[in-house]
Amino acid sequence: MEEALKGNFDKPRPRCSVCKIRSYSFCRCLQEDQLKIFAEISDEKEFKDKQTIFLQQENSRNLYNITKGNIKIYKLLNDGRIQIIGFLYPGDFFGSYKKGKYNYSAEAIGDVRLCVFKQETLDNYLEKNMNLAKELLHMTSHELTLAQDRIGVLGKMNANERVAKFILNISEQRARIGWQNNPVSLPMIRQDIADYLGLTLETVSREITRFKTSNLIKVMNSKQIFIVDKEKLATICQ
Amino acid sequence: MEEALKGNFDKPRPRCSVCKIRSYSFCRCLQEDQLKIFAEISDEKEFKDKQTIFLQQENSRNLYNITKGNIKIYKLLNDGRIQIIGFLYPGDFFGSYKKGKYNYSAEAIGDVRLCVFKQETLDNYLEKNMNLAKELLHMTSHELTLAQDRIGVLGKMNANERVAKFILNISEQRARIGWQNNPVSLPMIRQDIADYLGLTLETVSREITRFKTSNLIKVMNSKQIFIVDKEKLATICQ
DNA sequence: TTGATTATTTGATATGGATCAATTTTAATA
DNA sequence: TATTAAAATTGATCCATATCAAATAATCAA
Repeated sequence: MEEALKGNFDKPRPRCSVCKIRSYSFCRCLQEDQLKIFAEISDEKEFKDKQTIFLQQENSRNLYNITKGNIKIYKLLNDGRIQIIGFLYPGDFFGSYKKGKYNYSAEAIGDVRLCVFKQETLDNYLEKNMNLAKELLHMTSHELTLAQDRIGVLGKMNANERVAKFILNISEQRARIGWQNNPVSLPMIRQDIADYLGLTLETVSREITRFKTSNLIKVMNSKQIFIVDKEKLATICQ
Repeated sequence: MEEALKGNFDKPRPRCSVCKIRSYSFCRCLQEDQLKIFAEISDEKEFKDKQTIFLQQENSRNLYNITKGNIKIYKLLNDGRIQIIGFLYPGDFFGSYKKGKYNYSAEAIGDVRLCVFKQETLDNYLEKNMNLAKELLHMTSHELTLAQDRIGVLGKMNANERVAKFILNISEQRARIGWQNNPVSLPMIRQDIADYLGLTLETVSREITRFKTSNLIKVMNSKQIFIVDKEKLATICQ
């Protein structure tokens, strides 16, 4: 209705045309005239804090693109141990573009808005648009390098280095999408950070305290970290 | 020359047409007539045990496809710590299809034969062949799920589980490409297994001994493991 | 074949981070 | 605003795996 008030009576712009995060997303390669179609082959859906988007054992049907908020993707071992594979932010995509089972579960952290693509629909569109196929390939490849970086962190780094790396990474991510990156806001709780870094929440808390007492960071509140000495933090984790 | 003896005087079949591992590789989607071109846009290259294929800090120019032997890709921290990201086998590809730096170093384990693709050449060919682009996308996506599985292993599993998982994984991989998978041959040394699993070589050795004494495996020799009780081994790692 | 090098196993000890437990802080709800 | 629940911090202790060290086994080169 705001659109109408601005005078756009006859032609409301398609959702994708007014999307704020498109330039960070795989759909950034689309031309203005393609956006209309793209808006039609996808649905927008909202989720609330802690709501499950899908579970690992479900048949994979959709690919999702985050337009607002944060989500976590995680794996559960059968004895209840949890490993958070990644925290995802606006512009990131997740789910699967091939039939089968999802490789992880996905859950909202805070309020979230997602674009939902049905696999077949997206696949058909991909067939007609090499640019989009390539963009997806490049972004998937980028995801792979991030996952490989995480293998390095989990395989060889100690608690101190892991937490330092985490704080820097999340700050970098914020900068990349043009958000305030210092102080950096941590949308997730300590337990989630621990499950992400392969540590316990106690260890994460202790390491943050260590950084605080050695004046590398300031803890404004538990979810708001001000980076005082980025250089030193960076040398800790190489 | 064997070709000639068989009577193919005028038309030696292109390298790709006689490739033994094509059905496990991303080029499996190519038609017979496309293989000739594909053989022309790639080079075959050989490497010897412990030879470096490329280093992490180098400018990335090539994508590689393994046609024979094993390679390891690894990351080095600046204090000399090493993390092996993956062991790759015939049919696997590695390197990069975009300009920048490689994300890891790559080294031959034993004698290796590789197909080398220059980025621009492959990219140009991709442009004309949607099938290949999609196949690359799907295989990259598969690599990503494997990397995410490894994040789960390194983040949450103990030494016992990691080694069990390793033995099973390598056995599965052998089965997939139609090789003998029991006893399974381990081309890499204990130190490499340790650097792959985020453990020390002593711990790896001890866990293998534990599996041996509890009759889950038989160690024919240090590089040849016979799996006695696959079921039990599987229950250990979930 | 033999000595030298490299890889593997096994043992003894140390330690980083887990676990268990209590307290404090923050957020949610009546 | 008070009450309860959830999250985070801090402390004490324990244990799985690292580290250090030595012995054995396998591989390589002369």
